[in-house]
Amino acid sequence: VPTLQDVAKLAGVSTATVSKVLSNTPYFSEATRQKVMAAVEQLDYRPNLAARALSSGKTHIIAVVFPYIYDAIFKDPHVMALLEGIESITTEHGYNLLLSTPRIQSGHVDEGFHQLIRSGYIEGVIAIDNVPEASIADVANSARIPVVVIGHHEAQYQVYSDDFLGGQRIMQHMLEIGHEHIGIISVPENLNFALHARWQGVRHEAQEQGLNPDDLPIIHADLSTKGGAQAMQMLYEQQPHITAVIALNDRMAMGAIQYLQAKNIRVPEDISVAGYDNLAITSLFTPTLTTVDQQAITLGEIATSLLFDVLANNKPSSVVLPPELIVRLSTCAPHKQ
Amino acid sequence: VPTLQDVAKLAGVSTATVSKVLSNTPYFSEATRQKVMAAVEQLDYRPNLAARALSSGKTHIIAVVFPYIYDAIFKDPHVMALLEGIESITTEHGYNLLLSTPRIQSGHVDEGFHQLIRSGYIEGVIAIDNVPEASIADVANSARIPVVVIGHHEAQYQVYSDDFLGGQRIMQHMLEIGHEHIGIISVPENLNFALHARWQGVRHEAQEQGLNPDDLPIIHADLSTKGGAQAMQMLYEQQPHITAVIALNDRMAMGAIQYLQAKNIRVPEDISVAGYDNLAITSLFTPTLTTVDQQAITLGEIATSLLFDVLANNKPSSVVLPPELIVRLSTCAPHKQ
DNA sequence: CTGAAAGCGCTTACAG
DNA sequence: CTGAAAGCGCTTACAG
Repeated sequence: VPTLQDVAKLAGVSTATVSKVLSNTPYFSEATRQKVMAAVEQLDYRPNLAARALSSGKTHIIAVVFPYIYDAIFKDPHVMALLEGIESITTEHGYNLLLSTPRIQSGHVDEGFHQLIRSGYIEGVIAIDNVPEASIADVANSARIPVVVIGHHEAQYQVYSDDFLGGQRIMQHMLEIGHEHIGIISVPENLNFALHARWQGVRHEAQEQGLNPDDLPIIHADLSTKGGAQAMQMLYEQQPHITAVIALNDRMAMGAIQYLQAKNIRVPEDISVAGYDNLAITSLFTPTLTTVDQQAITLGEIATSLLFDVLANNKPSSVVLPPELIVRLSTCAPHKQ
Repeated sequence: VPTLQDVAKLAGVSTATVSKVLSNTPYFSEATRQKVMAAVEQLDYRPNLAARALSSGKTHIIAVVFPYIYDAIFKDPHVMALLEGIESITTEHGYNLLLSTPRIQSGHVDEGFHQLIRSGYIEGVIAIDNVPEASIADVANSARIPVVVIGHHEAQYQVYSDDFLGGQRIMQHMLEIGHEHIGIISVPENLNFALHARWQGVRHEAQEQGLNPDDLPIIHADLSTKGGAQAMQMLYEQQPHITAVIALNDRMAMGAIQYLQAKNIRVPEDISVAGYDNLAITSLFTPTLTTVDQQAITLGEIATSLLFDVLANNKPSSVVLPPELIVRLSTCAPHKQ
């Protein structure tokens, strides 16, 4: 593998000159530039980024960090949509993407992640930070590495969808079409800021409409489809009179519907079910799912653009995106009995 | 950020000694080891991997490479399942994962990828190589970086599922339950080795059963759900008498079913549809999908284990995994008319 | 407009 | 069992 030295030798100039020509420093004679470029071409030279990183601090690597709680992130299409947005902007800037999914145990981010963040490899971090238990951003900050948070964990630079508003919207929809007995499927308190905000939005809307939010039955699951099915079973056994269910993510909603259908309870005729996220599959699902779109790809893109802004020594503003209610076929007015 | 030097100074030894203690070289007095470790502890020292990479060549970074053809990889649950397997083994070894999705144009892998592979960052590569047009493995080989291929592109070390056999199995299933008019949804020839192998398996089985494989109607789509729906429309318009469809991946199969259902054509009563991949969603889909499981997570795990074997200077054998037919509710015997 | 030299933070023969 | 010194491939003031 050819090095800068080889190029310098072949071009008959110093390594300093080659380095500067390659980094587009101005004020070079056209002749020198040509010689250097010809040598680069001839040797098929490509810079050693590890060496460049060591001397300049510019590594050209961005880390995307998804804390691993109890739900394999690769099974979550919402996370993949964020990743799609992040990848596209990163590639656009000619940067590389390092994927890190640190385990979090009793409030601590695992040692491997600390190593990575101090490794000298990482120029900036995109942290999916919705876990109250531990903050990825804090680890990055302590190593003085620029970080943009996607989620509700407070940080200097952050991007998120207004989950509180989304919660209001979906509750509003259920109330508007006439439901009075609405069950909720969520995750345990303090597990995820985004779902907690949705839940607060649901409660707020209930109160606005003159209901007591504390009367809303709620069952905790684990974000997964299977968890949604189990939660639906408990909810139905405890509250057989409910006519609607709001699951705070789509996967739990689909699990809930699957359970109901297996019990020959019709959705939406007997029980309406809504989700949250607007995953691509929700429009293929039977029935198509009423949900809330939070523009995951855009979220990823904006966060990444913000990070590059920060790397360019700007101080961009944080961004909050408005969610959008998507009404499909899994919700309808309750039967009058 | 503390460096090796700081540790050496604090411990009162040379940097060479610190380096060797940290890399577990044997033959050190317990006293020295203790002093060094105490200093490491006290300074909260973590090695700079970029520097280590430069001097030792060990970067602790594995690149996972998914060529980007016309289908966003993050939308493909099969790819995510591979990634899940790859991530778990990589993390187990204390390595980091760099994600690269090079664009391929007219037979050439994009320049960014060449840069990356020569960057000095990459210790080994897992290449999802099913694209005849261009080989990721070739780029890695030319830079003398160890590579394991997941897919059918020929390479020294490779792992794949026996797609030919899978194609046979699914065709065998359709024939066994009595179908005589079977349509195929695939992708254009020379786009994907895996789908091509499945198609060859389907043809082989047809021939075995005394049919002329050239009589099988086939429509080309683009791997996506939407593409599957469009292909189904064309197939149905051209061949209204078909009673079964084999789509060569699950997403196209789900799109096909969605189209049929929208046209009030019942699946499987009017037309049976089978897919390939056994994505997690296929068991939530209505009807649940008959498909072929290719153990994507395991494929990812095995490939990564193989790569670590190669990095340890072993010469492991390539692996072919057997596919498994999964019969669910989207296929049944044709109606007698 | 160009180059000599130091330095980024490690590892690795080589000596002792 | 331990250390001095060279070197990995770049960039960056500093001089000229």
